Amino acid sequence: MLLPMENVRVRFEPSPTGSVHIGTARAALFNWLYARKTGGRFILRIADTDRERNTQSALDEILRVLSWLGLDWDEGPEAGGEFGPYFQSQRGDIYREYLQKLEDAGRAYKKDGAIFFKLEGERYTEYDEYHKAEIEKVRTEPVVIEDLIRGKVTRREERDFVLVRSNGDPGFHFVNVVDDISMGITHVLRGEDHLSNTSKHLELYKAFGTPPPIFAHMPMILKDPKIGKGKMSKRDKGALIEEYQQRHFLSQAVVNFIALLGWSPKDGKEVLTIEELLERFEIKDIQKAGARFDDKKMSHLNFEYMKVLPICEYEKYARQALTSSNLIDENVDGEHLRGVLELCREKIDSFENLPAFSAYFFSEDYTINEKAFKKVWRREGARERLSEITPRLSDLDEWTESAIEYAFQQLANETGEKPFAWYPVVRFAVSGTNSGPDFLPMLKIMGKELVIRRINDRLASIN
RNA sequence: GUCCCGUUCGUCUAGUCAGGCCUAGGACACAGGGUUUUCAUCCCUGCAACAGGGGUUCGAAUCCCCUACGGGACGCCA
Repeated sequence: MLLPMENVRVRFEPSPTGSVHIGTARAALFNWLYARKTGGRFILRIADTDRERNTQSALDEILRVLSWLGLDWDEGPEAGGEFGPYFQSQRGDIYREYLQKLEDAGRAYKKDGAIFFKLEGERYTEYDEYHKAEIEKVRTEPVVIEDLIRGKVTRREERDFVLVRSNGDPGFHFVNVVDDISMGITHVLRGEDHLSNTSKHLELYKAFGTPPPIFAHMPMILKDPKIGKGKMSKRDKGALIEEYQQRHFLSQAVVNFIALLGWSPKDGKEVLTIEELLERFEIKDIQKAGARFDDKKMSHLNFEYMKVLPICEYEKYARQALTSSNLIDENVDGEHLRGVLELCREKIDSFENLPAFSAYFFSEDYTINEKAFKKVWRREGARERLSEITPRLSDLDEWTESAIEYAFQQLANETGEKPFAWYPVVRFAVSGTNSGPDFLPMLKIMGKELVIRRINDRLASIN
């Protein structure tokens, strides 16, 4: 446990310019975990200084995603707080005040209509291979970043950078530092892509004469090697949090999954509720190397949570998934639905594939599996086997598992075979596939009428 | 191109800070077997890694150096 007197204040600073990325969500989660763990404050600050690109829907999404993940904030939009406003677009007065300090100290100057920060050191010009131009540089003293994850990182900033853009809007580095100072931020936990920005930020802290917060730079989330190289981008499958909602993933599973991207608990436990994450989370245990995204791991974790989901919750998610695939509507027979779910439960690792797995229970519009067609139906004697069993099923007075089983058993006894010999062909006839839930319970749930009808249809088809 | 960060099974990682307990542990994936007389569950088994090279040391995955490779930054985006 950490010392309470530390008075931790951490912030999450998303910009409302697009969908919430998995890396963004992880930054939110790790900051939240650290705040909750230390009894500190978790602050939500909206980085909306780029007027051109901000959208209301992006802001709405950020708030929606945070609540979906269960990350509540102590200060910020909707929550308020004494360090507001929490929208950078509304903090103009504060930025002006801080800019004045830099101007007074002779550390700001105008150029091309923008205001630049002036580094200290000898100036010279040099041809820059990257910019393909002569560029003014400054021989500055190196700064040392004390990073909780990486140790000391030494870097030198060698070019003046923009404080205020020519359109009058303050720039990222400036507002970032000013806000962290004025909001009393103690720890900055962010992505490694900011590591090279940190030297700019440290120069600013020096210029303001304010001690910097403690930094910790998390590793990047990289693409699955099968998809490509480099860091995960919005376009990659699995990169957007909203996508998981749409695919009916459980939020606890998503939280668990992103927590394991670049971090792991000392005890090796992998399936962790948010409370268990809280008990174990330590910034020091965050990995240095980039973490590769693995869709399979995501599904596996989702499955773990599906297994322990209370049945009524399970039904809720299942209804959503099945409704959005137009397989059921609110008039569905609840008992039938629950019967089907009981069969599918513990068979599928995501509600996303529940519709495909169970379509034939609800609709005539289900796919015939090609492989099963060839393997089961095209096999010698398949049609005969189906014909043999059909009258025996039709004749059943009771449609129970044991009655159905008995029908198969009797036929098997007469021919000296196992009932197993008829299962696949019947399964194929009623479901169009050779895999699925437990066979007997499945027939029972489908009901005699449907089973017989599908079998007859199959028999009647010329294929 | 310059600067910064990194490198343990296919993937996530434990172990690295305090060198011997590591013939390198777990999980996902994959493969094989078993159970459930189907099956995408479940159980068992297997496969599989310290990037390479130099040092230091009685001893190195662990410390140092070099090389290679990967990642990031270099915006009047954040």
